[in-house]
Amino acid sequence: MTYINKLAEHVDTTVTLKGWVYNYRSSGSLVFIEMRDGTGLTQCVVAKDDVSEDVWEAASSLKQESSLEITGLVKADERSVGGHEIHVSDVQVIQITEEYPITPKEHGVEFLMNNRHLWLRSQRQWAAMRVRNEIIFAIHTFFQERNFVQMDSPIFTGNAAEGSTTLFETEFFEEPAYLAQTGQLYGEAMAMAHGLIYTFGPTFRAEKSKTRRHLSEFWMIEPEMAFYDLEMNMDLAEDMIRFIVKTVLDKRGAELEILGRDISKLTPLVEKPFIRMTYTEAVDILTSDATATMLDEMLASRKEEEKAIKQEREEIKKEHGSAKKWRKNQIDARIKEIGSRLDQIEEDYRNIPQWKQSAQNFEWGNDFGGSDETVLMMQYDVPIMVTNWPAEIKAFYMKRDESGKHALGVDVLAPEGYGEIIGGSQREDDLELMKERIAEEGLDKEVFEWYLDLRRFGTVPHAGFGLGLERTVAWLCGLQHVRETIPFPRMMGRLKP
RNA sequence: UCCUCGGUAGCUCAGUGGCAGAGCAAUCGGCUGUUAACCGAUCGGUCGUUGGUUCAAAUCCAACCCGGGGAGCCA
Repeated sequence: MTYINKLAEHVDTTVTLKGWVYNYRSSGSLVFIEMRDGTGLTQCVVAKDDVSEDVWEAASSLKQESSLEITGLVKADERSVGGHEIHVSDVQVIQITEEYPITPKEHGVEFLMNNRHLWLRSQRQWAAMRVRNEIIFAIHTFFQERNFVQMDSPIFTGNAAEGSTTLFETEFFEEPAYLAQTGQLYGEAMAMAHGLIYTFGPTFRAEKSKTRRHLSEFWMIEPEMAFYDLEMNMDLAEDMIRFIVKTVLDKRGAELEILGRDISKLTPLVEKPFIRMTYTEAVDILTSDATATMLDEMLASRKEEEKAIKQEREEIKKEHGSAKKWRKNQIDARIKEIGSRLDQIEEDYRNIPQWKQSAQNFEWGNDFGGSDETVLMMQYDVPIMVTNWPAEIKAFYMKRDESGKHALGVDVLAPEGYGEIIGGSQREDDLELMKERIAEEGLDKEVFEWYLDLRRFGTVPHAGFGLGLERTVAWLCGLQHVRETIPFPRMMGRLKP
């Protein structure tokens, strides 16, 4: 048995492949089987004259996603997907499928999500999962090579650390329990035992968010480092992202191509340093005239684009009546494309003025909204790291600077509008300040006694951050929505399959 | 919770007050180089649900249900 991704090693020899029919075309006495085996796609050609009657019968009976074994001669062939073609001598059918719901044509989001268990077989989904796997492996490699110890934080937690509205409540032997939305506090305890640690696990948030950036269940990587300050924390985060991007570019070029990812958007990250700015500097940029001008220009260019594609649509509609079938298909596809782009432009018309208003009127001390982040990000081609946030809007565990006004936190925003992929900070390491902070926030002191012990017994400066895996995958793959970055997404209104 | 768009054949959609439509899928037939193959035929409907307006409702009105996108919140 041979795998499709190893065909190059078997040119001009006979191999047996096991897999599924991805697509199927036939003409009189030729059958073309596009076959997938999990490692890739290849085209198998069955010629009526070259095979027995039984084999021809079997080949003719195939349908999309039928499972089979194929034996044939491997030939290099430009015409075939993947560059190799199998000249078939034998076909063993394992199962002829019933009507497969996902056709090679277009489908809607709801239908595809209802069939997620099958959708995973499709090319783009396959490619995205391969990239996800590469990113996971790269993250482990990055930390393991730096002597970090991977440790696991609990998923059941007994207390609501960051406000219970975003927690899923469950039952733990007749006691209320919550699904963890972060492992950070436990990470700090583990870092005091091992120095450098990272967690890699699922987290749960009950936020009623229905956006392209949110999942109810997502995977987070949370390194925590003893004797690290904010600066070292940022250096580590930057090195890690660069390592991930470089690894994906090196090893998953083929998958990025299937996904239609514009690689030129990723290559700058390998060389260029990330942008670092304080919150105050970010606010200055948001409220600047340059930002206002940029948004005005953006609006103007949308208007021009709208005019141009509307005109194109009129022209090809006229052509439609007299066009040949293949051209009609092409025109229909283009009209659909234009339609959805026009919807997007329509949305931009509503959004851009709001973005401008939000940016121009931004007041120091507020947290950035989604649009403010977008406006900030669109000005750079590398991630930006925003530090020194107003203490009031950041979590109680973050250390403050000498003035006491700023929290030593950092948010890393990915380019191209992919948003916050990392949130991190230097942690408060002083027992008394931490007690004050807990009291200020009105948190239950009892619950945090063990956490305060970390400050009682050998406290040291330390820092860490959390990376959202799915947002990172979405960004590197250029996907519109995080639901395509995890095999079985869990989100509001989606618990099946 | 709020704003916004949508729900018509298995799928993607057109139809906006007067006989329920197309492409794909499925079924049958044709074709020796197909690439979302192509050509011919057949099959396929509780127009999201309930109520209202009307001679007549997929189409207009109301409420509800479900989904997409966004706000808030966040990774």
